[in-house]
Amino acid sequence: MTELGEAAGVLAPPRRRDAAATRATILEAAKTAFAVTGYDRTSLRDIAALAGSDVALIPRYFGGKEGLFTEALKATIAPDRLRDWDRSRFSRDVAEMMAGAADIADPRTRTFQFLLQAATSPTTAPLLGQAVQERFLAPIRDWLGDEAGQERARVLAAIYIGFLVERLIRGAALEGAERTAFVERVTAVIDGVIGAE
Amino acid sequence: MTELGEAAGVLAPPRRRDAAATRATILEAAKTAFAVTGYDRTSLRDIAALAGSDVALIPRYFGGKEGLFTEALKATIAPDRLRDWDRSRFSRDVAEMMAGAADIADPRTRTFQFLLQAATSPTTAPLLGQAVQERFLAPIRDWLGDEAGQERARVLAAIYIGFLVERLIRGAALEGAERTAFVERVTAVIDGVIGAE
DNA sequence: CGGGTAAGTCAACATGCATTGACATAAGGA
DNA sequence: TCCTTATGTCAATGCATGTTGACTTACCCG
Repeated sequence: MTELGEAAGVLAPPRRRDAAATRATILEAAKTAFAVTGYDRTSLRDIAALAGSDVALIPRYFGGKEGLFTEALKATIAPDRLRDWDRSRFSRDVAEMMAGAADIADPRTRTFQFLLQAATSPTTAPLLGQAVQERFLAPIRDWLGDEAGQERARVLAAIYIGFLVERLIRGAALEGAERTAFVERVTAVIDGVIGAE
Repeated sequence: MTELGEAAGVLAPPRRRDAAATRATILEAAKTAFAVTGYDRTSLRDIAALAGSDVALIPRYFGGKEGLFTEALKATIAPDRLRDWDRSRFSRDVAEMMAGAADIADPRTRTFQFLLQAATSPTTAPLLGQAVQERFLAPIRDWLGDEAGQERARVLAAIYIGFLVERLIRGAALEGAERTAFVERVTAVIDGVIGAE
């Protein structure tokens, strides 16, 4: 795997012979590798090299490649809390972000790619759906306010995802007049959903 | 591969020893298989079995697995013309569809899964982006009218994609009050973009 | 009708993969 | 310090895959 670079053991903490630490290191490496290369194109050897560990530890600690993947998926889905977004700025911030280019170095981009990969697999899609419900839709609904229905969070999430995908396949950032028009329209669409004025 | 069933040679036409026909059959099988299982999880033996052909023909006819994939991708992207959608009904039709369940038997669902798979791969994403521009954004822009900017088509496409993904990870159809509210809101959002009243 | 060529079949190969088990070694308490 | 156990290392195995080449056979033109 050239896409992850050849750096090995970057994530490894100084302590040696610590099972919990190496486990965590491997899991972190797996999250990155799976996000960039996807499940099948990522070999356990790649992950082990990135983590600076040995391949044989992975089947032992995670029960196999699939176990590692599902655990990485769960760990990825659980965010470090939704940011306290300013409601009046939220839509414009999102619109500006979507008008830019997808940065593969941004861990959020990798996370999203990871989740999108999971969405396309029939086996992981249900797991993802349940997790999205718990960790994503519920917080958004709370953020939107008690009067908001489940459907409102759903619509917002869908639109958000759609723009992320569009940015992904677009590749480059928007420029000039198209950018300003795009930002305006995206802002309007999101405001229409979250009910800001 | 169990997911595609064990039926072999279903797509095969009666004529034998016809290179063009077998090539087309293999390509059709590849489009299906790639959409359902993704690039890596689909083996050439699976495709050959589905097409009722021999594995060795694929490297010979398509130059390898990658060649087959890109050709299947191009063939998938090119639709048999956009339908002449009724502008006044478009948003509601889409909303109703999105509220339903994703049907894997529907070839459009498979096509979308295929494209989504392609979007997550760094190698195929640019190819997909260019194709989406030509075959998708341009027609939508024409449909929206000359006064509409490129960004309007882009936003519509993004929202459309987002709802498709949401439906995919949701799995089941929406029911009851949430469904009606969802349909209403989706209709409003789309109308806001396409400018219908 | 017969031969030449295209089309299909089959077996084999090289490769990369996940996984397993045996072995070495560091860590920490008695 | 020594012994036990957890932890890391290494080599080997079995399997599935893409690809190649040699072989067989159907088709078609003369």
